[in-house]
Amino acid sequence: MPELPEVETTRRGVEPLLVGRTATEVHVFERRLRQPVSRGLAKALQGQRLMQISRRAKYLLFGFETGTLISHLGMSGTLRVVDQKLQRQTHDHVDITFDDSRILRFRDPRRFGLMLWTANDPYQHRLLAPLGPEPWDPAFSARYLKQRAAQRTTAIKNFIMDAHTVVGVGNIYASESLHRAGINPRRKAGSVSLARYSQLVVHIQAVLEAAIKAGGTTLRDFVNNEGKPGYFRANLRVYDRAGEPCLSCGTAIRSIVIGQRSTYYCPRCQRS
DNA sequence: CAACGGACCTGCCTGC
DNA sequence: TGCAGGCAGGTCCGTT
Repeated sequence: MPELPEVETTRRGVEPLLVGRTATEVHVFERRLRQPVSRGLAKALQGQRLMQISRRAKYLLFGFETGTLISHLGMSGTLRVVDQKLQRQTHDHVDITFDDSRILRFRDPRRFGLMLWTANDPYQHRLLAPLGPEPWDPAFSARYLKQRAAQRTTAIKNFIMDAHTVVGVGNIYASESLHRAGINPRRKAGSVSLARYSQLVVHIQAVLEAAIKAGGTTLRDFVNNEGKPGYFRANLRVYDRAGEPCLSCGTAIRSIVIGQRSTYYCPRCQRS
């Protein structure tokens, strides 16, 4: 489900409801996520005040007094703040109750998500430490991309979806930003010019910003903290639009597979 | 190293 | 109606 805009939408939704509150109870109903939820999670959280909620890549970091809850939504995860009365449903795996009796509820049918506790600097965690820059980090520049792509033969789409290159660009926004930048998704990363990388940087930032403003993209099951979908789907120019006309030139949008993922592009606007 | 395929899971849709 | 097959917004790991 979630790429950066959906994760950021979730962060902005839960933050005002939870920061400053103290966790009173933790219930883990299903430990088998991408990594098993540690048995000590409840004990670690209980009685602790939530200081801040930040985001790094697609991870949400819940900063408590003595450590951090690192969570990831995987492909199908959602986090919602719900009333105690709202009944638990299938695939609701973790409930964290706060001192106003509201509950932060983690739901994830496919269980590719994560809920990890660390008492150390979360940025040093083995899953976060190797990540590339955020899209708005000044370090994420055309020169950086050009240099990093040198000699690389992988498709540009794979290259920008690699979280070691830049974080937050998933399957939807990879296709969308390449279309906006006029780059063919199959082009070898090492053969993209500096000028085109400049365009790509601009468009990755722009499309992610616009998607955050719209509350993310809902294709199937993404819902925000209030259970509502995101509205960016209406602004997608190529993703999931195979056979439909390109909004720039009218040519039929094409669907191909790159790196085992569906990829959408306009054969005319993205010739090179 | 880089590239690639497979693995992890459930649900939903299509077509026979 | 039932069932098989394919597909889904992510990421890690092993092999070449």
